[in-house]
Amino acid sequence: MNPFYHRIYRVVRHIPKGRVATYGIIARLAGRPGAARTVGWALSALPEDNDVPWWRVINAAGRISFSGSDHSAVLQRALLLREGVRFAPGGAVNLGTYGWPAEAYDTAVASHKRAASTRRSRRLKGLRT
DNA sequence: GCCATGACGTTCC
DNA sequence: GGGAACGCCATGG
Repeated sequence: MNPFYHRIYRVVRHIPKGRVATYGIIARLAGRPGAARTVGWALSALPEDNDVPWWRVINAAGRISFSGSDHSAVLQRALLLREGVRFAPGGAVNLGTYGWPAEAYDTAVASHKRAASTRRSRRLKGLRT
């Protein structure tokens, strides 16, 4: 397995219980700023018997990106709720409160960033349709 | 080796 | 606040 993946997993393991981190932050801490997509790849490649708290990794909008109807997304929400992470009415996590490391997040820009992920979902939706 | 794709992000309009 | 374009890195065809 590539060392990048190992670094990513190592960083994810450092996320404390009850906290969440974004793909971008993970990529940055793993030494590859901008490689947020690769983080998603690494997590999707996780074996079943892993000790990586993948559910603590979410996107910059504070939401669970992949297929909201997918069972994995439901599981993720359940695991986070079990750890005390609350979801806002819109279904997003307040990164200013639960983000890790906390100083890396700015609630002001978070609301602006959430719009970014809408394009991909729309594009994917269009291609798959 | 080029092209398309994806659990994403930042910037510009 | 919402939408579109571009960038990023690794993988699979």
